[in-house]
Amino acid sequence: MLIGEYIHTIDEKNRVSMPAKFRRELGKKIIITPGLGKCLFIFTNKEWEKVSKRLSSSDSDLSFLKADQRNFNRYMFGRAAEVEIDSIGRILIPDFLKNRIGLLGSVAIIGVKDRVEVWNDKTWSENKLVVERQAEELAERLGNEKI
Amino acid sequence: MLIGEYIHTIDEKNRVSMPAKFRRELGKKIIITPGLGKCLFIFTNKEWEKVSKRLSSSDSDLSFLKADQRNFNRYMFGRAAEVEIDSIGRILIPDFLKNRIGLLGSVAIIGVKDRVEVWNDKTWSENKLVVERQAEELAERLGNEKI
DNA sequence: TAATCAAGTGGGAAGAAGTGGGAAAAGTGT
DNA sequence: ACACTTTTCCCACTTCTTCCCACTTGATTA
Repeated sequence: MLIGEYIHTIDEKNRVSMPAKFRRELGKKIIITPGLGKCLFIFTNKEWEKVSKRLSSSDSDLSFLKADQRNFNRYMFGRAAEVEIDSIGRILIPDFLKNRIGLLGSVAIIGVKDRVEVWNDKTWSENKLVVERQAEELAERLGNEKI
Repeated sequence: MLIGEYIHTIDEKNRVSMPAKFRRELGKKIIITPGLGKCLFIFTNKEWEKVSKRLSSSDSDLSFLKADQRNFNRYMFGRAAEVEIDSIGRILIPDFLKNRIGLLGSVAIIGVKDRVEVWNDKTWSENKLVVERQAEELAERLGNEKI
């Protein structure tokens, strides 16, 4: 399971090292796509197959209009890239993905169960503040269960 | 069952030793997450699976399509860490968790049935005072509701 | 009361992880 | 074909982590 938060740097060559703890699970080749929200998604090959299958299946229970689905698929597939993790655990972020969320300097790498997200460090901490407030409210409503 | 209160120290290397009485039940690998309030929760792997399953209930392959779900998963998994208990019973608190509740010096380690909580010593005793004062009142209310 | 043991604490050293940069290889355009 | 840029691969440095050993304290027992 991919969990936890790591702060790394993106260098002038657009390289970011994956947290060592993620490497085994990620494998050698990964899929990196624009995410939802101001981040990038990284999937394992296996996970990506699941995701893409469900996204493109015509009988999916997703309440998309056809045109919406086409556009969404353009977004997810058209801008996805397969990248290799190099011998010392780094990946290369394609320019068009990097520019999309303005990656520079410190980046936050977040494990979210079965995907990894890449954020601008600053954007991530801002987002975190908002989400934490929401989530605590939600948890409160759920009856103060364990989180 | 995990019960009792222990005061230990977090050293410069962010290590905290688990009370010997907890070690058997905790096992070798544990999950540590921010809790509700100013503390951290520690779960056994088993307990964590229960908790995470329950809270991320509709975990379809495409849970990331919904903004709420996305944020909640970030909240659940992005701030959790899997850590090992070392050969002499200590765990390593990741920086992002340590900083979140400002752990330093004396920490209180509390067994709460099937999870363990980690508090700043000071915060814990303050919290205790408040709770003790309210305890009678609380018991009264809980008794009325559930029995 | 000294010896013994278990639990908690501290610190040094080897190894791993993250970062930066240079050289080889592959493209690109003239 | 050549000069030039971009990408890829590899090596080196630094910092952090992890592993191991040793000290301290307090409880237990001969």
